[in-house]
Amino acid sequence: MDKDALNFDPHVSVDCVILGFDGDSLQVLLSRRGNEVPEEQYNNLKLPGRLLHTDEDLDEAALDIITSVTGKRHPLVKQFRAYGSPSRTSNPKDVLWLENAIKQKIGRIVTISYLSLMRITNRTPHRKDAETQASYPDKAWYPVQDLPQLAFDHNLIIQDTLQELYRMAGQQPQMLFEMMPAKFTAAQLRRLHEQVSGKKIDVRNFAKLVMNKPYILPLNEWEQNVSHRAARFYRFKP
Amino acid sequence: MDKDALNFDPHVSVDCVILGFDGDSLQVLLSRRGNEVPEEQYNNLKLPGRLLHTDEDLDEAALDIITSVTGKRHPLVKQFRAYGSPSRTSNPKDVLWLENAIKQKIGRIVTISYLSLMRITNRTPHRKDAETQASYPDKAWYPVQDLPQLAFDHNLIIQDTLQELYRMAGQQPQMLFEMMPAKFTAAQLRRLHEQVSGKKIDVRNFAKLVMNKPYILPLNEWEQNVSHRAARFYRFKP
DNA sequence: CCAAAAGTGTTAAAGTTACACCCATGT
DNA sequence: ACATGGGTGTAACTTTAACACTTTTGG
Repeated sequence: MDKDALNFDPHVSVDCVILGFDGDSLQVLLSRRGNEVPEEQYNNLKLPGRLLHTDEDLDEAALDIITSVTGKRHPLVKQFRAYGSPSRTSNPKDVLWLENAIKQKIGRIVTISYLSLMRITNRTPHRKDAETQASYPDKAWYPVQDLPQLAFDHNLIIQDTLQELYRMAGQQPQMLFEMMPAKFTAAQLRRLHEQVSGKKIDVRNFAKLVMNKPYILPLNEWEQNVSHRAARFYRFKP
Repeated sequence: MDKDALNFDPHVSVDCVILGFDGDSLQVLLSRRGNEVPEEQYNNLKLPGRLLHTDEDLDEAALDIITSVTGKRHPLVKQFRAYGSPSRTSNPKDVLWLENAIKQKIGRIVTISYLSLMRITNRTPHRKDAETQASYPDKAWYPVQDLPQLAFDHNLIIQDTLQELYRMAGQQPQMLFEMMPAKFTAAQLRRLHEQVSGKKIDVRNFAKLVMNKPYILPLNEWEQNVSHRAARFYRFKP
């Protein structure tokens, strides 16, 4: 990293809001920076991202960040917006970390944020697991409804990005399948729609209007060991 | 400008796509750079914009640019997207102009583009007037459907921004009033809706669904000297 | 048998689209 | 008188929203 440091543009960074859905609630992928001690963890969490290379396009950087943190090759990714408040890099803790990380004095950094939707796999731990492990993992999924304080203005970026997700999903609900597990129940998909639209959705209307679209295939598989009627699984056919 | 040059961040710029409607077609406000001779004008036109100051927020810069070029104090303005292709500042003509303008070597510049909607006033000339005047004005309205080649990737930025306008206007058609003259006819407003939606709009449906909204007030004024039935004027009440 | 979530149709209301003729004005 | 664009209502269709009971399973 030190060797590449000369190729970084210390004025522009790319941060990625990677969202997933665990069948119950929306999650965002956060990474842990530096080697700080646990007591100070409150703002050692941040969005995955880095400074732009001098010869790199913005989309290229976003794809690289997302692939390197999730392993996914061709993620859905969309540039969302730029943040450039002069005070966004003024928290002393953030400044210290930055100057350590990039080995040079920095001023204001403009960041371009990207939205990416992703299926949650068990390669990356969840928050609960992250907290109970002796050695903190470098990344984990956190529920968007209950986030700790993050580095820089990353809490703000996530809130804005969620609004954008809500807006986009209103237009093209099919994009939500990017976040669904390979097999899912009608209730899981409905909970996702509810969280994204911010409204309760009528069960029967949902079955009629969404679940029998041609691109949703019912499988001959049902939930196991549930103390109520077992739900059918479905999968998405693009 | 030389005195301020030290305060510019030579890595990030802000460019503004200022759109207006002359009652007939969509227009974009372009500025002319430098003092080049007319023969070379083909890419001396550009979007109004400049480098970001080191202590300036992005929105602040956009407002300043728009106010200084149009005189309008509180314009509607929305950040649209960032452009960072390493080749976007590679045209030799663009490089030459940039290095003359900012008196230093520059590499790739990331630009943040803004969309602004504006009423066309007669303070700023139209393209036709611009071309017939002996001394070229430093800015003019150009029809978006027939643009010359512009500096950098500004043609691309305008195309992308128009798509964004079309999308946003589908959601909130009221924003289009920002572009309308203070008094307008039903046909003018309909032509704007048609250009923005890309479809022919039925005259009767338009009268029913749009023209009798509570925020559109019919005036007791009619067109003068037209060789057909005179159209009524309306105004918008926020 | 009880609790808990799954699954399944119909009807009313609202919104959207299609469509044709007469009116006012200048030349 | 004629050419040009302005102004007006109704009916079919599509989309959306409201609403309740029976089924399956584990405890």
